[in-house]
Amino acid sequence: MIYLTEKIGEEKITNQLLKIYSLLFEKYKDQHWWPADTKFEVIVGAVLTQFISWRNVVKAIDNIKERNLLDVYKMHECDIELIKEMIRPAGFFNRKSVVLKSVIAFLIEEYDGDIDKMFYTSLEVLREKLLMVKGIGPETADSILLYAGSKRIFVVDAYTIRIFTRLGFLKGDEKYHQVQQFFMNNLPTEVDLYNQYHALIVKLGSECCYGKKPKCDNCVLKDLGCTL
DNA sequence: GCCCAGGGGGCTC
DNA sequence: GAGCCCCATGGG
Repeated sequence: MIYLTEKIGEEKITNQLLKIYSLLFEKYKDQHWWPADTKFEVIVGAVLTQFISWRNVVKAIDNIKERNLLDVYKMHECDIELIKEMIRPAGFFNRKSVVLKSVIAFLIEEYDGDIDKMFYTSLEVLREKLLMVKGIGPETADSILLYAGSKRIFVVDAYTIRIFTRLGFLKGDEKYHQVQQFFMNNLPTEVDLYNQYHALIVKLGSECCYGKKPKCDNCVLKDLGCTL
């Protein structure tokens, strides 16, 4: 499952990935992810950002903060209709309100609402548990694990696949897990690197490789021969 | 109006 | 297991 890109040359995949990382970091700098004040906020944001621009998520989270409800137990007690109202800007509010309630119930039932306690659980076990919550898929689970729990897991999203397919590393039809393994097998196992790399990919994706028709006139990856 | 956004689940065949 | 469809708001 190695697709050595001809565009970059014959360097080892690891070096290629690190080179891309360097170019991205050089241009976009530290992204300071996840943009949140607390681990609970990371979890809420990870659910709300599903298939929605972060801009909309900020509005939803601000609504929750304004009412001083961004707290495990307060949200647990909160009427679901109020939750729907607050998260409305983030779209799919009927579903996401249920997902939030489910995650919070999971937190309380399994870990007494203590998020730090949750992260004492091993990565593999906790990942499986999170995936059992309806509405939590691989990307959401991994975002929570990496960005709230500082677990060593690489987050894959649509931009990751789109960009690295266009760069020639992927065919584009790989499963989430395969893409994740590609990065984890070829990158140093470092939480900070995983954190920053995904954030930079999202930055590049939302700024440059936007949509099906890329607009990459000033794309940093052109230095690599990328013809996105 | 159109396309797209830091996905996920359920259904069909 | 690969296709579809649905979810729903907001910015460009």
